[in-house]
Amino acid sequence: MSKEITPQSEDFSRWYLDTIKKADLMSYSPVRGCIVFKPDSYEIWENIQRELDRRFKETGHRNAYFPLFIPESFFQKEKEHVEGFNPELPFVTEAGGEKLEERLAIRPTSETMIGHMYSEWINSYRDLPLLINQWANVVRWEKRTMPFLRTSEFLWQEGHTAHEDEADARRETMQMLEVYRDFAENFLAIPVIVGQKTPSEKFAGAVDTFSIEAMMKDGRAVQAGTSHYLGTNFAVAFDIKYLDRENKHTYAYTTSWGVSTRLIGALIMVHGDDKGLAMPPKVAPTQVVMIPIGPAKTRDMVVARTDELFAELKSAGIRVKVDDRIDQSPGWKFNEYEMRGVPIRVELGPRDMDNGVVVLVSRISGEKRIVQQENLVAEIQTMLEEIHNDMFERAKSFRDENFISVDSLEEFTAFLEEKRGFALAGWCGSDACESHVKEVTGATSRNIPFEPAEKKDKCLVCGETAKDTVVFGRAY
RNA sequence: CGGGACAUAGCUCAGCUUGGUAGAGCACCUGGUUUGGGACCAGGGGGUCGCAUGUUCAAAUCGUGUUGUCCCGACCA
Repeated sequence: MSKEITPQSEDFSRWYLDTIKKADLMSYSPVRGCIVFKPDSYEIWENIQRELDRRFKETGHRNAYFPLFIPESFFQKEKEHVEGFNPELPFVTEAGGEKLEERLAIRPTSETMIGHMYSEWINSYRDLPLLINQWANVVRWEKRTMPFLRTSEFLWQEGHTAHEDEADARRETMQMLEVYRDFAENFLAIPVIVGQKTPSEKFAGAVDTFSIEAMMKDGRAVQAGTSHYLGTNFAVAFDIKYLDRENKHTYAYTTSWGVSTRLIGALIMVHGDDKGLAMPPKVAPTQVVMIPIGPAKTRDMVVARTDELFAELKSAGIRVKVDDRIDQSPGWKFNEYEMRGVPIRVELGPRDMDNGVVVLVSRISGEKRIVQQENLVAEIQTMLEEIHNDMFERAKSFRDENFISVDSLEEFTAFLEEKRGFALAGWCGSDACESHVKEVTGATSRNIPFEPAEKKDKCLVCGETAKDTVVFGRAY
């Protein structure tokens, strides 16, 4: 265990802050709620970007970039949207020492700007579907911020598509939700609950919002990705019309979907432990760290062999580093890279040289494996795969252990007093019952899962017939 | 945005009550010895005490304001 990180069981919040500090992921900046993404966290983001971008392009999307500044009047055009975002909109009111004629919002999301542009670009059904994604920064003036999970400025991608009809737009909404699910589980090793948001939790301006929800190690929820079916709400507001196959003016159906740098926070809170960070192999900036060990007499020989093996791993496409500094002891390095979450450590010392082997150590399980040097690349590839699966299974077991099915609010309250986690419960569909749950437990509806472990038939608050089976949990 | 706490070296913190020229440990630099779970010896560098303002002969220390961070709450795509 690290000497410098507060144990999770003692104070999870401090554990999180200690961990990101010790792993050198970020710095606070002079501006409230805004952090610097230092190279190690930015590289995580780059890995996320690269993988998602590939998946977006595979599904037919292209990237574009829209302006950071959005005329204030754009926000007035969609009623729910303006109400949802007004409290957290920052504005530019003057430039060059002169007051602007119209205030410019700094984008919190780009539905309005993109809606405006789409109305110009879309004229015919032949222009549809229009499938565009944007990688950008956005700003939301949050009251309460937390590094990565909620910052005033953050990085994200927002997909914006327009379609001929409802069916096609809904197909797109579901397709991208599935892209996110697959990405979260198979790339980030984060198990997620896929479902639909309740009306009170949906995106401001959406007809339907869908999400993937993940459980952190303190039992709280993080919305890891969202996909919105916007119907014709933004098309009507921004006049996105096209001539259809019958030569009639028709409103387009639009969607939007996004994930953000809060995924980095989720990665930390889902996989980290008392030693610090634990990075799933596919997203880890460094997958393997090699540490040559030994006294000066044999050192040159050990380092030379380490460098050879390093070259082999590198050319096999593995993200590997050698730490051959002599001013730090091996033990210090072991702790350091565990704190930074590197999935595999490779030790090579004089004894290993004699035997033609290396020692592999898994960050997540601590398991040591002694393997032949000539098999190193294959062994590492296997082990990375195993670590990914192990991390996913651990996260899934944890979630399932902290996921209860309840029939009443009392049961839920009792559960939350003992543990922290999610509850599956029936819900009658009324806002009153939903907000009552929040008042009593602090938990909000996360989503209505597509595949609940069971169907609940009575509302946990009023006892009436349940309309939906809902996942409740305290959220970040 | 409300309630509470904090802000002194890269990090963790002492010093403040009772004003008098800035401290420790770790980290960093130099030299040497070390290296299979946070090595050791010797020497060295580094801080307008968050910022502003007031009181005072004198402010890290007392007052006021401000900014930021943390915890609790409200709000939250």
